[in-house]
Amino acid sequence: MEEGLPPLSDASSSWKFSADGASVSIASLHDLYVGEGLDWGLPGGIGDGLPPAFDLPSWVAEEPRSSDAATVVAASSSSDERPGGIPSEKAKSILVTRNTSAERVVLQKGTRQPRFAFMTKTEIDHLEDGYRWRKYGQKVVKNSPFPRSYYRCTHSKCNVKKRVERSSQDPSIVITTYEGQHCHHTVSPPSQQIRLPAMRFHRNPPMIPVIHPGQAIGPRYQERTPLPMERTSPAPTGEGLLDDVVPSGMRRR
DNA sequence: CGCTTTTGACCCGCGC
DNA sequence: GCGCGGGTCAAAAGCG
Repeated sequence: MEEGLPPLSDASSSWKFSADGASVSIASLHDLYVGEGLDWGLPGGIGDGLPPAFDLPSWVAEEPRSSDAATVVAASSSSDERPGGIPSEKAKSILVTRNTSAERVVLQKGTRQPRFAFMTKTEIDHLEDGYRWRKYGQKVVKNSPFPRSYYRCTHSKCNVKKRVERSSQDPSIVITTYEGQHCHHTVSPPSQQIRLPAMRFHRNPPMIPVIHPGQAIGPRYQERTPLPMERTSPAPTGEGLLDDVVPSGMRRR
């Protein structure tokens, strides 16, 4: 952990770093994936498997893993200041969330399904991700003017849940949290899906994030220069969920 | 008609 | 024990 990083015992619920106001970043409460447009994956350790053009910013650090709750944090002396050394061309937007103390406790107790959260800069509250969801609740949460919506996967044998809420700090950002793992495939035809690049699941692949054209991530994601590893229509090779998201050359295990 | 959304009620864990 | 807050339930309404 780098110098100046607030201690984890700090109960603040999230950190936010944004360079150039770009589109998407993700963080996990179990494993972490972070980067603009879901470009980066850090499950196996910092920089593990990252494409050469996306070296991990120096201000991102990983905490020592506890038994079941790995947390990646950003090294900064202030949650509101852009840390020095951000390679802005590479890291157009980084937001790193940290799980709250309460969530950490739950994770350490091992009573929760793996959870996976990401932030999306979009005006659409409920992002299309290729699965069908049924809303089963909505709740006004403390310290936020925006309600939190609760969804369950409609598949009969799938108990994956999803929470969607807008960031109180930046209403343009939607925070989506998945809990559990799908036991089935997406319902959307592959031809209608944009596959998110370099998303590596080394363990407990949480879901297949799927962005449909004109939806979800927003114009910045669609307008930016595609990365070399990005593919919009790879033919599935029958290796399960990973194949829908990660080019085989990006994987190590 | 079947499925989804809405929304108030209820439950439960936690802190005081 | 009590209040608070988050999460879930379930009946009613809406929609295609």
